[in-house]
Amino acid sequence: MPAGDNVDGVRRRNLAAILDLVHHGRAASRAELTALTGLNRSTVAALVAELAELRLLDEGDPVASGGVGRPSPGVQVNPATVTIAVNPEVDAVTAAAVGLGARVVGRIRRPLETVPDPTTAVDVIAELVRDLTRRGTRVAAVGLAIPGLVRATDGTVRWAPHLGWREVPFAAMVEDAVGLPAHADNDATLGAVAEHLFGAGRGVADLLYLNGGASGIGGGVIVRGEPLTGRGGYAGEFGQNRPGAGDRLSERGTLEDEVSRARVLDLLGLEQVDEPALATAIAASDDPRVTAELRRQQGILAVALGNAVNVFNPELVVLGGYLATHLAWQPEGLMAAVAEATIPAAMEGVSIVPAALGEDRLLIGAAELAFRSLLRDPASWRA
Amino acid sequence: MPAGDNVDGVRRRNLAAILDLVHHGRAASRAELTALTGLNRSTVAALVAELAELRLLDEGDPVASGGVGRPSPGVQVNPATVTIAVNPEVDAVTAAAVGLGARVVGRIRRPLETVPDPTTAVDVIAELVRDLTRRGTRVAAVGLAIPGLVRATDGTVRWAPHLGWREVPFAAMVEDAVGLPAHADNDATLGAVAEHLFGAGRGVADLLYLNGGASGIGGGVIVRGEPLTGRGGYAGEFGQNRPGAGDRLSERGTLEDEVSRARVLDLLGLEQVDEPALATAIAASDDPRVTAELRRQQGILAVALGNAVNVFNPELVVLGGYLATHLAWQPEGLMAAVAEATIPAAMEGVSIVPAALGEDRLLIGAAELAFRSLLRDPASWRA
DNA sequence: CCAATATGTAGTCAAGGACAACAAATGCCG
DNA sequence: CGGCATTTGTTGTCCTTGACTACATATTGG
Repeated sequence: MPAGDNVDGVRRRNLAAILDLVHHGRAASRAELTALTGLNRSTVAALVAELAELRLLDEGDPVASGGVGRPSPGVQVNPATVTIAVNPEVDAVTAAAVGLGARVVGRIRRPLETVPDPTTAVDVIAELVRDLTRRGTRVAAVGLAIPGLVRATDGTVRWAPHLGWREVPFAAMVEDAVGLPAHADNDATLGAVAEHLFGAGRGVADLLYLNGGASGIGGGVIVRGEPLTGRGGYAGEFGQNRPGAGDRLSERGTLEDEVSRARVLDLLGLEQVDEPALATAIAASDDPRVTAELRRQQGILAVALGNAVNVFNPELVVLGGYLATHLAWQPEGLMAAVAEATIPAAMEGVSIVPAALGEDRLLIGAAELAFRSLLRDPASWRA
Repeated sequence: MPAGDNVDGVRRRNLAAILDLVHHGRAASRAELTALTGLNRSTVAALVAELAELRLLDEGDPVASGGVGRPSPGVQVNPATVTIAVNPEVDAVTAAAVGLGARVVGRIRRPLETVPDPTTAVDVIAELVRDLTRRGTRVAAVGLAIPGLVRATDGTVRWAPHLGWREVPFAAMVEDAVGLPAHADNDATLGAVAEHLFGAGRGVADLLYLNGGASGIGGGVIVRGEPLTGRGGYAGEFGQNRPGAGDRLSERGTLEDEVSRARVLDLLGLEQVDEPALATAIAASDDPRVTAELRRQQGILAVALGNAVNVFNPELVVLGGYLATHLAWQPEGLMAAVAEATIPAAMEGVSIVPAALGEDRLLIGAAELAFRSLLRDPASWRA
């Protein structure tokens, strides 16, 4: 909180910068780190040595750079330090150990008979954390991707409609149960973080991410390379927005009511299919009602995205889940419809792309959340 | 651009932090600076001395703190360093010399016969800059608040509909004409910055600002204490958004088409009145058509604000110009309508308030833009 | 095999803030 | 009114950090 800075801060930031570069796959040798940081060779050597001592990085054999000159030692993340990432849902709890560099090393999906209450979820998570904690690895923290609104300050789940949770101090409960620091955030926000760092949005500082799931539409925004949280951490709730759409609106008129996967499934006579199957079914269908519904949804989605592009002027829009399926149906059509709903300057150079990360997306985002304090101040975590 | 940090950076940031605290009115003595920065007394003394030598701050007589102990010297901004802030409009060019601490010392409004083309505007600005440059003051830069879309990187006016400008390298033109660095940005964005730093949004890190002017509705967003720019600098264009509004929409359906000052003026039989007069006329009117139109507009504005609150989860919404008049008409009514259009968590603790700065708002914002590089690195500007 | 190039390594240096000690100025209280 | 506690300014010293220099080392290319 103090506005002043001191020399210790320089060290902390430089350690963090180097760890970050390796973690995010932007550097793989000391020489690359020297170039990217602008620091002196000798300084980089000392910093990498300190991070190696902290068991966060490993120095390995020289990597072939291709040019002349003495080869530089390779620098990799140390797999011994991990987080446990968890995604509780209505029908299952998924968890994994995730190392630096988004390495998902273990992955367990524990199906549930009934929608879990918070206590049950904590019990399952505690068990999964035990199963995932291997000898020789150090767990930095637990990250929780929650399908609902999460208060940023303390990880309280304010309202998770599909789980039926309200005002649950979930992060604190998990912390007590597993004896590790636990951090929680909204699943779509973490999805945006994951796509930004390791997926379709690598290197993009300003992007929008919208995901269509069974539970409606969630969103996350990256602003200047950081997730947009807002005051309480509830930012990015595009699903509840009401885009203007002429007379095509139903009674409620929110985006997730209108752009609804269930409506398309109904028309196709399907139930419980995954996205690839839905995409195939859409492509195979010649039912004009399906096309009409998709076109109707496209118009509404385009206005919602147009509104968002006008306001954020992002570089990239990433669509996941059902919305990625929608995009795949008519990529140019959606692009054109969004362009029509935006001011031209804000739309310049904007791409709309499907999410690149698959099932691990939320776990990678949750891991990033759990790694956050470590990444910001590697030296603070001497253990 | 390099990710690394060195000891020089510490000095630069500490100088910037101290200048910022005094500039933004958060500290007025060395002792306060010591407390707020967390730096050592001796360090603060040295930093303030350096800023005084750079003619950015002045050390004055001790200010009464009220408590025991040796009094601490007062620290004020040095009025010798100013920027020239300019706001070209369709019917006039307004300019002022603005010192640190948002001190508007001179203010000239030069009325125009016709809408100025870029060259004419530059000539007028060059003349105003000469008139405002007093002996003994140093002009750091020129800041331009433009009613239109401005590219952040180079200050090119991409499209200013009311001025009729398109693709005008305006900042560069002004730079050439006056021989000073010139920076340009969208007027509403700069209004948001001004309200954030010196107006209704002091101390608020996340806020939305929307302004209703003759030229439609402009907006700006502050995220984590910094203006949201997006990729090109075009963020904040709420006026072109299409909020969902049931069957109440006209053909185009953008916010600024629907929430239109002109419609209310028509119904009231007025032309060319300022906001206080309009507010009085609204309060005095008992025409049911006026009330109906205001209510219609309130509904649409509420959905637009609701959409924005869902996405940004701000701490504060600041309304200026015609939108402030609208707010004053029925503050609770608008608040309730917005609350209905948002998810409850995102709306928690959100206030909707009128803008606090008057006619100087854009000049203060433009001055902040012009001061920006100086505030970031005070020592770099040795002249 | 040698030159050119790039990088690692070790030692020295400069800059910046922390800290300690002392001086100075104020309020408080008897 | 005088002494004391409190707060802050001032000065000098110290520690940490990265920069820089010189030299060693490893690779490419002729």
